[in-house]
Amino acid sequence: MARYQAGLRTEARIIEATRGLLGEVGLEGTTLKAICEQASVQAGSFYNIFASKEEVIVRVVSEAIAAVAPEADAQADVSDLVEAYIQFVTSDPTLAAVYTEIAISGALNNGPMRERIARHHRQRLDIFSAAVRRSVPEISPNDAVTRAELLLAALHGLGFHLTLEPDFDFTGHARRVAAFTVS
Amino acid sequence: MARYQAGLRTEARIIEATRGLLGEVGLEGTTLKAICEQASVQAGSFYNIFASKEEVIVRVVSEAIAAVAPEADAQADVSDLVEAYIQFVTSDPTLAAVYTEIAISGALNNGPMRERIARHHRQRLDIFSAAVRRSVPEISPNDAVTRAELLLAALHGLGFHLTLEPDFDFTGHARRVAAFTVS
DNA sequence: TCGTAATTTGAGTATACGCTCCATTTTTGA
DNA sequence: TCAAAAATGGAGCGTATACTCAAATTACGA
Repeated sequence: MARYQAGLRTEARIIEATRGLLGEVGLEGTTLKAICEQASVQAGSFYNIFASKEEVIVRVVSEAIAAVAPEADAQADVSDLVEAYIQFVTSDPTLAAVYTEIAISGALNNGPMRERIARHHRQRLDIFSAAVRRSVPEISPNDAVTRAELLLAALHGLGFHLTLEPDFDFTGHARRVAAFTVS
Repeated sequence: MARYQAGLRTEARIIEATRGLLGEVGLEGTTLKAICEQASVQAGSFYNIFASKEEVIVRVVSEAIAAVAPEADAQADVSDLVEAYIQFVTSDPTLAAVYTEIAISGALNNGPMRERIARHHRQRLDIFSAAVRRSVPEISPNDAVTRAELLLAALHGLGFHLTLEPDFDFTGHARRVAAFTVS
């Protein structure tokens, strides 16, 4: 299955087109036809590379997820994590909304993204509670988890608000929430 | 257009069928065919009463929204509001998830639900910040709004977590968040 | 009881979607 | 240079969807 260069370039074009469409027109507008047109590719070529439309969407969303909380920085504090989240949400709000949309519809339909997103959520919870313990050393482990859960949930909810009202000051609220959490 | 009783009963059956389906199989599974089968009605009858499938869904979701925060109790405190929210989410988690799903996809597509949900969100924010002021009298109005925003966002995010993991202790976390908010 | 208007029926339409098939062309390495 | 492998084009398939329409039926007031 040694891939040719042409195929790899086509694959990259398709992924890029999909990412652009998800951020531009959301999940509903990201049809196979749109992807193929944007990538200047015919349906046959698409299915020579990907097994389904869902596969490329999962790829794109998974990459976006992975970019939120790089696992590397084991000594990040709460503010670092919140700033990374702010960066993720404000740099491409629609993609962030699509992430939630896929999570919910996937959860309702037991789609393949469900476990993936749930696992990612648990990982982030661990990272956040570790950061809370680092930022508030006197806190008990249990309370740290609770506060991390609150912080993560609030960030999600604020992102939801941003989706509803594009003018919403997500960054400001996220920072205030972070400050309140470690107070 | 004086309605007959038969038509009114059919309308009620359709609404009930739609509500049941939204709570059972989510937005995606709530097709026109499914609604009509569940309501024992043919497509023609449906369109004699509703202009579109979207119309009945908006009706159902709007009613569900309205039930969350009854506008009547002007002296509810934070705990009352949170308990009402808990009641809403735990009594029909799928419908609560569908609410978010519709809000997001509607927001992305500028659907008719967008402004409705955004307005509802602002109203709840007012109610919550008033309750915060009542529960924490010494707080400044600005801080009350911030804390209300945090609380609402956190409740939303916790609901999202519940969607991902059905075993998640939503009630417990919601109460802890409420307590922390008014601390 | 009767006529009209509301309601119901259910086959049928239009359309959009994801996806397949396979002949043709291009790439690659020996 | 050549043959195998990979990639491409693009017509077209099957299906599911929301929705329509004209004819038949039913409800209800006069």
